[in-house]
Parts: sequence; structure tokens; C-alpha cells
Amino acid sequence: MKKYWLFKSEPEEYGIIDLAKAKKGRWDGIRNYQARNFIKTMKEGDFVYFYHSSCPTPGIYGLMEIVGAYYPDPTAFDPSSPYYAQGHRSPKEPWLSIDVQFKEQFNVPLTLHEIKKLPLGQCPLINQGNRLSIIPLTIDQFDLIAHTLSLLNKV
DNA sequence: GCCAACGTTGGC
DNA sequence: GCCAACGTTGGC
Repeated sequence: MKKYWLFKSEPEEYGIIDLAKAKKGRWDGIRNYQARNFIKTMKEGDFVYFYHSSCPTPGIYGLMEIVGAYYPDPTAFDPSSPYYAQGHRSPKEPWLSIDVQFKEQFNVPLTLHEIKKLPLGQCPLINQGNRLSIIPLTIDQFDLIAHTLSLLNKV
């Protein structure tokens, strides 16, 4: 069964524009156990919203799709990477990466301000746990966001 | 730049 | 296994 997610990224670091250009990208640098455990449940074809955080207007700026299967995060083994995680920072189970395929960039994003007005119910994006960089969404939450985005972007 | 929330580390 | 100290995330 298809699953639904929301991935956060700081656009100055890596934004929807970068993915739109490259078409395919690698989600790496995840150094949180809960997020890693989510990655382990991801399957090709899962839908993922691209959320911009720590920027002037935080919100959902795009849609992508999981491609392939997860694999050990190469940045964890790369001493030149800011995400290098050897020694005591290296867990028994390796940190994981997964690849994503660009699907859509929204001309009008769904801002956090607007997201907070939606009847999403329990969602770590707005309730406690808003520091999680990978957030699972129910199909209802995904559909409500999709519907709202389609209204915002209607021509 | 501040600060609240909360995950992680490490001493005991 | 507890918990204080510390570090990081992310909204504002």
C-alpha cells in the first residue's frame, strides 16, 4: 500500500528548485533515529511533499515520489561531508538515504500559516514533535493538502 | 538572534 | 535506568 510523507529541508541548503532542475535527488544527512526508522518503511511509489523550513515563508512547495529502495547514507562515511558520522556518532545500524523523483513544483505554496488552519487532526508538523524532519501523513491528511494545493494553484 | 521543544549524551 | 547538561531544529 502506498504511503505518504512530508520531508523538510532548508531551501538555502536544498530546495524544490534544486530538485526540479535535477529531476532526481538523494535524501541524505538524516541523523535522527525516528526518521531513520520511517525511511526503513518507505517503498518506491510513496508520495512525498517537499517542505521548506527555516526560511521566510515555511510551507509545502512541491511533490516528489520515492524511487528505489533505501541504502546506507554515503555522507555518513565521507569525512569531507558535514554529515560525516563515524566514531561514536556511528550507530550499529547505519544511517540511511533514499532517492526521490521530482513530480511537481507549486506556483503557490501551501504555507505553514495556511496548514495550521486545515483540519488535519494530529500531525507532528503542527503539534508537538515539529522538529521531526520526516513526517508520516495519513491518506486523509495527504488528500486534504492535495485538494487545498489544487485550489490555490487553479488557473 | 531568541527561545521553546525535545532528542541525545554521559555521569552516576 | 535516571536525569542534568548540552545540542539541534525551526518558528518567529
